Amino acid sequence: MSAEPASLPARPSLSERARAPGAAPYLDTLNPEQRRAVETLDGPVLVLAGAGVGKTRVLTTRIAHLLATGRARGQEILAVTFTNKAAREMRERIEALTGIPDGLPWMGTFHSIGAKLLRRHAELVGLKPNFTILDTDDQLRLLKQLLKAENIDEKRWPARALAGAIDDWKNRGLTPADIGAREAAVFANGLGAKLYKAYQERLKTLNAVDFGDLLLESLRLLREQPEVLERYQDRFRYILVDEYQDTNVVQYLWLRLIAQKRRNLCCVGDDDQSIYGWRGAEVENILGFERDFPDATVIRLERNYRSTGHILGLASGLIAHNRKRLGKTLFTGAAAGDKPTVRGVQDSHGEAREIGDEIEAEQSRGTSLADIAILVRTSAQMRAFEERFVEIAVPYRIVGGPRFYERAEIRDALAYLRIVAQGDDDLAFERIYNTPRRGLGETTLAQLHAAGRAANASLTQTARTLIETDELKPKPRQALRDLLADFERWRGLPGSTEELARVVVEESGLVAMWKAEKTPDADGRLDNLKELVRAIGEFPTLDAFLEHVALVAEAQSEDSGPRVTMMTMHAAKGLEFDVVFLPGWEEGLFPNQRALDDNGLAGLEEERRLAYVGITRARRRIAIYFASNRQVRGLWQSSPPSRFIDELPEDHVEVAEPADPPTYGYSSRFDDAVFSGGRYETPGWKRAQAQAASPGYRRPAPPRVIEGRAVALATQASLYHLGDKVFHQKFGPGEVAVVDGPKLTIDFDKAGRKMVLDSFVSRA
DNA sequence: ACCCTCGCATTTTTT
DNA sequence: ATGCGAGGGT
Repeated sequence: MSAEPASLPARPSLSERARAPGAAPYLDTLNPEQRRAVETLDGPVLVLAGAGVGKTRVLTTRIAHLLATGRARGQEILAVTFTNKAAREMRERIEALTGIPDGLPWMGTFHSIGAKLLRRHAELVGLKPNFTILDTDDQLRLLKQLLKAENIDEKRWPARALAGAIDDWKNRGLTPADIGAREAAVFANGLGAKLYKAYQERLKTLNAVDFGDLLLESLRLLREQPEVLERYQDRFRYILVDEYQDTNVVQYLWLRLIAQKRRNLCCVGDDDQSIYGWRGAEVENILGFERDFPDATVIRLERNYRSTGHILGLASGLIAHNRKRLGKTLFTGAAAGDKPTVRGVQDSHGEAREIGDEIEAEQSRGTSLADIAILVRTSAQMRAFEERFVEIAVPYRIVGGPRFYERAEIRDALAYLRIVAQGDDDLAFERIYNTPRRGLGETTLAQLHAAGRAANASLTQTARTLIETDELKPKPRQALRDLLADFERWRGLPGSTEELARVVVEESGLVAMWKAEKTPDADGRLDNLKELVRAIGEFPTLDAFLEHVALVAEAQSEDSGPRVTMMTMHAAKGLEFDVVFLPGWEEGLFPNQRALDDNGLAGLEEERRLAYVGITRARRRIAIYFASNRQVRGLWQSSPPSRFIDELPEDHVEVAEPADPPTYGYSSRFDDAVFSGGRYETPGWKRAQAQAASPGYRRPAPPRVIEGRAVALATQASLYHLGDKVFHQKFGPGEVAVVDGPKLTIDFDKAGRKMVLDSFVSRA
């Protein structure tokens, strides 16, 4: 989702203006293609929207137009996105356009709309309306139980693999009955189908669904209940789909079914940005749109408003190497700008040093850190940058790490809340019945399971009965009794959701547990619990909050000054930055060897699209790096530059002066495999050699004064003094040894002497 | 029941 | 390098 300004007048309201003959001023600011995409309302429409062409603007204006012209009311429009972020952004922009809050009840992610359908018609698919939505963790725990029950060696057939297979089947619209012998064979010598079936049955008894079910079960609902299907076919006069290239088979079938009757389906997407094939997305859906809808209107948006000419040229030249594409050529009226650079470096540390220096240079030129991003292929690459940035005190943030609601401490607290909301949530019970430690172990749980199965009752129900008997030893019996009493008490608690959450995290012992913990991250975890309590206060009921958590799972965003953004290229889709650094362009890493091994040419093309996504994130500057040596899994590896570097169009790149010249020839397991494979002759290789041979570099003068800000900070009295005891998230406790404005040199108890920025530490 | 040590795998990730 | 899970010892 790009961030073109929504330059739209606030009043009079849209509908008022539309009522005046010929008045639709919101159309005037669109270019001709955008306008066509907005105004072609009837029948199937495919909008091929390249990077930075104003896609979100087209979608939101189209919806506003539908409303303004009276073609549809808000509740008659179905608008689906992939991420909550995209849905939120669209909702906000439409509200700004129309002035109507909450006007689009059916705008949301595929999953949230699936959940809404299922809750409405739960009984028709064998669920109760208050079903639980399981996350990956619960799912794995459940599968492990099933594997154990079948006596399957979890070493050989890990639960993760089964989860993957089931997810894959669900993405492809296959129910257990659809799994033939060949498919079933992918797991545990053909037991796959049987396990899938058992899993689905378990889910039903738990009154639970997983993410895949939100789609697959709602598809089943529509298929098996003609009246329900017809109702929604009639209701949704207009359907819009964002990121169509990312749809999988179920989503495709689901859309086709709902859209079949009125046929007013508008899909927006970009085949060149399809980077989620590995999780079930079918580029075929977008490639075959015209085959599926022969009367479709296809509109190409190719005018780019984001990047300079050279950046677009670079991206276009690279993506042209893909064979399977619909074909689109982005152009811009903007200046050519600076040529993107390619630079070879010695290793990942050199790379981090270079980029760190470049960031400081950008900063001294007035670029805000918030406008700078480092986009990597794999998360592991981020570590080197983190270390360097901590050293040189460049503030950074990592997008997409472990998400807030997936952190262990949060999931524990949530499990308690889930049991309060729904006493029969066995998976939640299993998670926390001995967290914090209360002397309940495997033995007790096994007893509960056995008795529960016999009585066909949930674990808490069973526990309630069992503590009245003498089956259990006195200690676990009392522990269990106390736990159940807690559940009861919390359930009866008057007051706000926030108050409830506060009591639960306190009385469950979770807070005490982390307070007692001595690890450096314990403090952060306590903060997270506080944040959870705060977050829950924004919801009227516990149920509403839990639904939000299951479906939205968004991280908290607290702003604390501009920071460099670090993330994977996958996570960067839809974002834009002035300056983008693209490190790690080496064979094996990018294109990733695994993608190549698993998916051959298709895998290579997807990697190339990923490169395209990475490049097109930049507004004015791109810098690509490749390192000749990199530590991969504890081992040093030497790889040649990425083939993508050789594919870059010469006119739009500049080979940067070697700062930390790459040297090859490290012995590595790739020596024979790759280096004798003929790649010595490629231009990229020669480039690398040329750099290696060129005279040593002058290190860019260390960027000193950072325009006013650093000066101001430096003269300001520091928050810390010599000898202060401080605490750092990463390094733990330490003592201040040198104070230099905001930069502190600290002797850490564990990590030794490091220079860090004062905003990264707190008083110990 | 809890703690410790050894072995093994390790792309990308949303919902 | 690193972290998670299984298995053995206390």
